[in-house]
Formats: sequence, C-alpha cells, structure tokens
Amino acid sequence: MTVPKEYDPHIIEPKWRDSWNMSMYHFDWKDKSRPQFIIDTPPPYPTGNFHIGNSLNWCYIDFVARYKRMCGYNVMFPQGWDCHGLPTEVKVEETYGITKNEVPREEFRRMCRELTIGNIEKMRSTMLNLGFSTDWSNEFVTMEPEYYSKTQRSFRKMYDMGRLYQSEHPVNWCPRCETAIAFAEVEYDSRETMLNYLHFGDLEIATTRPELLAACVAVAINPEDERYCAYVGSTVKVPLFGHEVKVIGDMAVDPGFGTGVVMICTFGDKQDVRWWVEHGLPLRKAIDKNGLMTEIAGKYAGMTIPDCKRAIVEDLKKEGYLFEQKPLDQNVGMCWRCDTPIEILSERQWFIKIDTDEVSKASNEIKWLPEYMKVRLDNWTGTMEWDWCISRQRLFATPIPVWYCKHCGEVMVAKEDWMPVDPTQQEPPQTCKCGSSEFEAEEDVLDTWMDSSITALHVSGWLTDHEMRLPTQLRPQGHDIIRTWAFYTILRSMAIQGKRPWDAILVNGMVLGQDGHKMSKSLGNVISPEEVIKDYSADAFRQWAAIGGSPGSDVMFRWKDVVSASRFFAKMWSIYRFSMSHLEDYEHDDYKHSGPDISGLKIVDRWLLSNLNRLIGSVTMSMDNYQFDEAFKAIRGFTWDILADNYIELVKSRLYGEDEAGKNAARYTLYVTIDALSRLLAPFAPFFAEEMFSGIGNGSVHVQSWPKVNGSMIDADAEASGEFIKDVAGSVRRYKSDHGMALNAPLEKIEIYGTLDDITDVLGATNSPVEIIAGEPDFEHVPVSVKPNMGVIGPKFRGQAKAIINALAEENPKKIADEIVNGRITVSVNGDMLELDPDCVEVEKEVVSAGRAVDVLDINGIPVVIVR
RNA sequence: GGGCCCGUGGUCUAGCCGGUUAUGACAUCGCCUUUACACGGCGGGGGUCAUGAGUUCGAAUCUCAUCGGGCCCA
Repeated sequence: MTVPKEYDPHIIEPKWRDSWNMSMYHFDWKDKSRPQFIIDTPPPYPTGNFHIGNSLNWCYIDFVARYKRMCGYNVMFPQGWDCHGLPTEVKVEETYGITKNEVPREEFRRMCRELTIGNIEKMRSTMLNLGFSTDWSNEFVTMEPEYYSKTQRSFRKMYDMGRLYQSEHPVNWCPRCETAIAFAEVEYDSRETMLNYLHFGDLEIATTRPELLAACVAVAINPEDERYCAYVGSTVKVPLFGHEVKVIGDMAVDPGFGTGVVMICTFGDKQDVRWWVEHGLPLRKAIDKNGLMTEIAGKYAGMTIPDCKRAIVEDLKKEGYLFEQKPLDQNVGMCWRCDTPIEILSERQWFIKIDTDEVSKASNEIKWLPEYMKVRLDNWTGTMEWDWCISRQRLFATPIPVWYCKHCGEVMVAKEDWMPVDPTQQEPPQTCKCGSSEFEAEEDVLDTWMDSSITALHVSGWLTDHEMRLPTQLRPQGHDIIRTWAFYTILRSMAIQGKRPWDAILVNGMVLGQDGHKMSKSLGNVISPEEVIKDYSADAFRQWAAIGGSPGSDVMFRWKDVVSASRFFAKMWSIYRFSMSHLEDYEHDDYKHSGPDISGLKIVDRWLLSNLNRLIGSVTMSMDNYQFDEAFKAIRGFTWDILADNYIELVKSRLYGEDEAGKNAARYTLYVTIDALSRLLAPFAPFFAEEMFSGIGNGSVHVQSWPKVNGSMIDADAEASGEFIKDVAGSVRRYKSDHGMALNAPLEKIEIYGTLDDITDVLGATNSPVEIIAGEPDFEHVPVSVKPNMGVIGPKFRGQAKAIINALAEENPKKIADEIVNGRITVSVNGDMLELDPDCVEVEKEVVSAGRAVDVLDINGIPVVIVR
C-alpha cells in the first residue's frame, strides 16, 4: 500500500463524507441488549448559519456520541430545529417588504415556513461538513404538524392537570414586537435617565417615569420615616391629572432614595406590581399594546412613550411642579430580541404554574457538568415571583388550541385527538356545553419555549408507538440558556412525566473571538466554521474544539490552534506512512489468532505497549468525565513524544535490519499502536481516523469497539528499562549534537555500568558498540549534597520536619551516603539522635573521572561512559 | 446590591480534596537536512503562580481581605 506523502484533508474529508452510510449512526428502538444513550440535542434556531458557537457545542456532542457508540451503547444523537419565533417573522417582513398584518395569516405563516426550510438546508450542510454523526432518522422540526401537535397535546395535558390557567395579570410587554414576553426574555442594560423631583400635593416625590403620572394609583412612604409617617392614610392630588390617590406605608420604600416618597403606577416596574398586589390598588392603564398613551392620559393620549415624557416634563415645569432633575444610572429591562425597553402591561394571558420545588428536586438528581453551573439554575428558581407567561401575540408559532364560546364565554380547549389544530382555521368538532356552535378562535400563539421544552420527551419516544425512554442520558447546552431551556425542560418533564429529563447536563461555554471578546458582527471578529474547513480541515476545527478549553469554560477561537492541529495531523500522517511502509506484507492475523508472543517483544516494544495501555486507560477516564481536552492532549503527547520522537527512532535499526524476530516484534507493536490510535482518534477526527483505519482494518472505524486496557501489558519494569534506553539514546544523541558530530556517526564504544538484558535498540539507536559492565566504573561518585525528600519527611515528622531539614543540611553528604548503604541514617536534631529511613533523602553525586580519555554521561544515576 | 467563575513566563493554558525541579502549546533564540515528517528534530532563555495577611513543618493549591477581569441576576 502506498501512502501519499502529504495528508490532504480537502480530498479525504469529502471522500468519506460522501461515502459514509449514515445509517450506522441510527438509534435502534427495538434493541434492549445494549444500554441506551440518548442525547437531548439542542434544536438550533434555523437562521441559515450554523455558527461557531453551535459548532463547539456540537463537537462536544459528537465526541460523546461517537465514544459511547464505540463503547457499546445504543446511541441516539438526534437533530431538531426550533423553527418558530420572531426573528423569522422579522426576516420575512424584511425580505418581502411587508408587515405581518398586510397579508393573510396563513400566507404569512407559509412564507416563514419556506424561509425556514431553506435555512435548515444550509445548516445541515455545514453539519455534514463538520463530520457529525447525527442520527438523521431522529430529526425533528418544531414547525411540522408531527411535532407541534405534541406541543399542543402537552398544553392539553397540563391544562387537565390544572397547571395551566388564563388570567389578566401584569406581563412584560415589548411594544415593538407587540407581544408579551417571559422574564427569561428580558435583558437588562444600564442607561442614564433623569430622576424628576415633583411637588405632589403636600409631598415631594422623585420619579424616573413622569409619563406614568396618569397611571399613578398611590403614593408610598416608609412607615418608619418620621418625615412622612403622619401622611399615611391621607390622600394627595396627582399633578396635571388631578385624581386623588392614597398615601400608603410600606417597608420596601427606601427613605434614602430620592425624596423618600415614591409614586406607584400600574405599572412602572416589577416593584409596582408587588405593591399593587399587596395593597389591593386599582388598575389604571396608561400605555396600550402598541406603546402609545391611552385615553386616561388625557391630552397626551396617542403619544409615544418618549414623546409623552417630553411633553409632561415640559408641562410640569410650566406649572411649577417640577423643581429638580438629577441624572441617574438605571438598569432598564429590554426585549432580548430587539432591545426595546419593555413595559409592564396588564393583559389577559395564558400562564403555566411554576413549581420551583419540583424543579429543584429534579435538578438535584441531575449530574451537572461542570458542577458549579447548577448554582445558576438554583439562583434562578430561588428568585421566581411570577408564573410563566406562555401566550404570545405573534403568528409564526404553535397555535394555542383554544376557542371561546360566543354565547356563554366558556373556554373550549381542543382534545388531544383533534390535534394538530389551528383554531383560527378550524372549528371545534363539537358544540359548547351551552349548545352553541359559534366560537371565537384564540388568536394568540405559544411561546417557542413551549415547543423546545418538550425535546427530551420527544426524543424519548413520547406519544409514539415506541417504548418511553425517559430519562435521556445527556443534555448538552450553553450556559446562556440555563434559566430558559434547561429550566423549562425540567419543569415540563416533571409535570408531564414525573421524571427528570436527563441523567446529566453538560454545559458548554461561549466562543470568543481572537481578541477575547464575544464574537459579534459589529466587532468584526466573527469566524465561520466553513472558513476553517476551507482553509484547514474539519478535523482541525474539531481538534480546536477538543483542546481549546475544558467544557464549561469560554473558549477563544485562535487560528494558531487550528494550525497546530493541522500540524498534528501532518505528524500523525507521517507516522502512519512510515508504519505502513513496514507493514506491507505483515500478517497481523497471526497475532490476532494466537495473541502476541510477549517473549518475542523487545524491551522497547514492551515499553511502548505499556505506555499505550496507560494512554488507553487515561483517555477512557477523561472521556467518561467529558474532559475532551485532557483526552486529546494525552493522545497528542503519546503520539508525538513517545511514539514519534522516541519509539520510532529506537526501532528503525530493527525495522531496516535483517533479524526477522526483532523486525516482527517492532511491526507487531506498530500495528497494534496504529490500530489503537485510529480508534482513540475516531471520536475527535472522524475523517482522519477513518482514513488511517482503512489501511489496516476492515469496515469503518466508527463501528469498531473502543480499545480496552490490556492490564497484562502494563509493566513497570519494562517501562523503567525502556525509559532508560530512551534516555541513553537521547543523551548520546545530545552528546553527538553538542560535539558537532553527525547523529549517525559511530562512537568507538559505549559502556553502561548497570543491568540491561537487551541492548539491541541501544546499538541501533547509537550506531555504536555497547558494552554492559557489571560493577563500578574506575571513577568515583562523590556525594556533593543531600536533598531532603519532603514528601516523606513532612507527613512522618510533622512539626519536626523543619529541624530535620536543617540538620540534614549540616551533615556531611559523604557520611549520609555511607549510612544509606547500611540502611539507616542518623542525624542529630536539637541534640537528639534521630534515625531516618533512606527514602527520606536523595543524595546528589558528582562523577569524578579517573584519568581516562572519556566522557561520562549520568543517566538517572547510572554512569554511561563514552569512548571516542 | 447579591450570586457564580477566573487572575500561572510575551500570549493562551494544565496543575488547584497541600508534599520532587510548576505542565503544555504558540512565540522567541541557538544548533542539525538523520533512509516517516523542516508542517521536522535536539537544545536554550524566559514565571516573586494578581496583591496582602492567615492556617501549616510545608501553599499555585486551603481561609480571609484587597485589586482586576468575565458572566448571571436584582
């Protein structure tokens, strides 16, 4: 087999991508013999761009999926698409130059669908290029009836459980998107606003929202504030509007803020809502759904909020109410989609009751990776005040399956067997209790988190003929959506099935640009995975993902990491090419059937195989702990430092030599190592590993088993001897280098004063005669210093340790060295004689040559004499 | 204001339930074309492990404080 000199990923990667039979990654619903490993893959929003952040997360998922499959699990790595939502609506409006109200509802939804289908296609292509082992037989698309009927059925089920209700309640409202949004969708940003001081009846208040004067329903003071406590119970007149409001006392009022008097409006902020509820205040709606002032704002009616604010401030000044203005830094809640400041409006909405105890209980059963991410969920659940508002006033989303009877107003929630259903297009198939068959459709739609919070249920086979497989094994996701997707999924899984959705959650970090900042178009630091594939390779990108940082931490994208990844593949390829040139006519089946003849292996072979088995052990452990960076670094270290830089150099003479037994031992070792490495690399570099494995094995590497540690090959003696040979070869190489000699130049003789059974590879590697000599050489080792071994002395002598160290420093090294030979060291500590074990110290010796024309190398205390 | 994470050579990073000379990558400098690889090999320089205090025989590692950075929330 001829292996090309250079590895060209632009040929190899498309070759495998196009020839792989993806059915090898399918989950087997019927198989009960293998343990299941179901991944609750995040369904990305189909923007048409599978970006680098997605890619990092998917690399992690793919590492796990491929690893678990090789370990014998029945793995499901499904792929979903979370289609519904505002961005698509906005994009459609932009693309066609329309607004959603200008075309029929169904037409608008069709446009959204089409855009989404095209976007999914683009993202799928990137995913295939990145080599993900997606199970496409378990793909789901939330806008398809098959999926959203499940969303609707979940609505019905939770309605029947009494966990869903409709109510007029204050909600966060985005005036631009004209929809209610959940708290999870509110982002905060600090902005400078003006704090306005107003004469307010006999009182003085400070407010940042003078435009809400029309909505003022009370004035509050702290009852312990002596300046104002007498006013509690009285009424004051609202400036400009003239209506009378009560003065109430509430401990939540901060006497130190502003004047210590605050006006309560319906609603300026969340605190207003709390007061409104606690004190049973009336409701005055001054802002409508479009963000315009209502009738109660009198002459300001119809104005936008900022216009109204300006006009009212102007009038307050004119009328002499406003006596001071101070700038104030304030955190403003904004819509996460469009950054418009949100308002709190009271509207009739659908809500899901939140049971935080239930969520906490499930969260405690789930293994969080990294563990500290759990705190984020706990903090969120601990501060929830309102239920989850699930209705939205948009179009492209799952319809709320509800009608209202026109006669008696009764709510008719669709039955499960009517679903999927769009109440705006269909009439209920039965009449109302009151006998009427005239209904009004619910036009609101569901929050998209209602779709995506049942992914775990969906992939587990919920509402199908398959056996239910909940809990799934792994939820991989970003830390930015812990309070949304993770929270809602747990809530829904517990409510509907009474089970935790997953055994473990693996939280990935965000990808930062080369400059250390979050990737964003405005900073111009965005890199697409397709770019990386084009310039380097998918495997190199995947290696960056593996090695760039431990899961959970934010990872910087750096081109040089991709470059060094490509270099590793170049190196590995070169090793592979070298190995294959020696394995051409090699019949590895002999070894396969009868097992390796260990006795035929040389020390260096056993040293390598011992290290290989240790590698397998450590990589397996890292993979089990989702420590991909550790795993890959270990593979890289073994390959480069042990296999390439040392083993191959040491066995070259055997491989090119005449001794068949020695040659075969090296070939066997190379074969086993290449085989194991291709399997270890398979989860990380599926293309490269496949190419490698195709040269030595049958079938795809991705259906092979994960290598197992062969304990009998782990041999500390072989490791020590092998290490020694490696060190001798290395030292001699360095010696030649230092003395300006060619590295293959022969030396007259090398004398090793120690024990070594097999000198074959030392001979080969040094290209010089080697003699093993028992006993001491004709030069002296002079002990020059004694180094205390703190790891032994510390725990043993505790408080005395320091005194012993000092005492040892005083002693004559020669005396200590002599005592070590006798097995007991005595040392005088503060006048007392103490006995120490020899392992308490290390004696450093200096070699003094006895007049021969030689150079002496000291290798781990063993003298090696070089005769030139 | 509260919570979480982090601060290690020029840059990024490992180590962090205390114990040899603090890991590796990139960068840098010197030497080397040796029959897998110059996208390579060998070697060198470069760190008060943010600062200060404490616990301890011993601290990058544990505790507290300070400073700085990031994230989540109010």
